[in-house]
Amino acid sequence: MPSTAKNTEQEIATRQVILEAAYEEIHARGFQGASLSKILSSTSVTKGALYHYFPTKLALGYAVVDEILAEHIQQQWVQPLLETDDPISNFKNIILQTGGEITEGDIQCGCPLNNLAQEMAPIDEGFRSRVETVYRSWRKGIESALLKGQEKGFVKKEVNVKSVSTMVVASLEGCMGLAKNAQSKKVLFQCGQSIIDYLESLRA
Amino acid sequence: MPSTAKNTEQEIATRQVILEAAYEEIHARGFQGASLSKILSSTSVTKGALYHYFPTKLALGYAVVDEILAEHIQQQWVQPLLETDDPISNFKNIILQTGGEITEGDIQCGCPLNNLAQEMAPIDEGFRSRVETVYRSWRKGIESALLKGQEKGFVKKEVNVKSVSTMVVASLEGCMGLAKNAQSKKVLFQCGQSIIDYLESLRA
DNA sequence: TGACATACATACCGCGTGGTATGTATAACA
DNA sequence: TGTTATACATACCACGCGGTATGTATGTCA
Repeated sequence: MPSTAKNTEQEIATRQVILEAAYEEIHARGFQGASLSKILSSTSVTKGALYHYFPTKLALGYAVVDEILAEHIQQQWVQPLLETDDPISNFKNIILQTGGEITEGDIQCGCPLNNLAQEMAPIDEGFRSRVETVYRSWRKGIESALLKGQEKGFVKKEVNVKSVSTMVVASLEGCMGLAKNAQSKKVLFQCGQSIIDYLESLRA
Repeated sequence: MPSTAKNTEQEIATRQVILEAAYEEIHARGFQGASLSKILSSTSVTKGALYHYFPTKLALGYAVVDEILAEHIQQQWVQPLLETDDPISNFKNIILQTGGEITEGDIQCGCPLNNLAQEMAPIDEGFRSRVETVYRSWRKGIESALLKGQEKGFVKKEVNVKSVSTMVVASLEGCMGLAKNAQSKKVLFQCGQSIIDYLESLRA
């Protein structure tokens, strides 16, 4: 990671090209299965450039988590939640919209965060802790939205917001995982509807 | 897979030793990350024996799914469910008992079925379809237990048993997955309790 | 204008991998 | 008792991998 005072746009762009290509290979093949040569041949970047920006394959993988996945979860699942006072309707909309935009390819590859968690958590502590940071912020986001919902009278007071936020993330990842193996949008929607029903049961 | 009329106990045992060692390596490292040499060096079996019973690494992986994982899910999660007419109490007991017996090591490695699903489903159709068979029988088992529960008056009539059984499996896998990355029994129990609460809400 | 650091590009290397070729001990059967 | 198939054991191989050493073009600054 070289960082002079002046990073030109070109340099930043090159780094970003590598990062995104790496993200896609890792998403499709897993981190261990991802090949640096394939990442490079999917772009016009050479090995010299890659190792100029990232000292090892592991560092590249870490950067994918820190810079791409964290951002993705934040934009897709956390920020929209904070926009209104009714988290349940809000969450329902996010689920339905995400489900509407999803492609067969997305389903086949599954949630990139969950993929890395399942593959790397037992093997590499660096991955595990980084993924954990993302998960924690995701759960925290849901938790504070639910809390605000309670204060504003949209969510039952007796709901344990911490347990529920953990359960919601778990269910979402579980649904994606099942649908991925079934290669079935139907399973995904069926499962997503159950999550929505569960959330509705928490409404005040 | 040689199969003469008379398979001696020794031969079956050798095959089983290989299978179980492979199961553990795959459980810890994933299929792609699993090394045949490491599998062998964890036993007293040689490469000749391995390739005598399994033509390729892939065939060995398939056998792990077909013979070990399928059996494991069936014994741990399906058979106990059919023993009484009250599936909700039953399921609660299974979750609590499984949670009680689980070790830190188990949590770190996660659910072997989910691991293989997430890693291999997009890459290899043979794995995907075999894992899918196991998942289907798991869901079917829960589904028929819930159905019986409805007939005997233990479960609300309006419950969609198909959706619920899918949701339950998804939640279980999701919980295990979160707890695995958090390396936390607490997360597992907290999440398991939420599943129990959800199931209790379906009681007639 | 020269010196130097940066940003790549190319060629190469050692290693572990899945897989194979070949050898051998043993048990069954003619 | 000789033959043959089975059940391993050992030695080896080609390949793709992550990583490195070296070369070069370019922009910056004294």
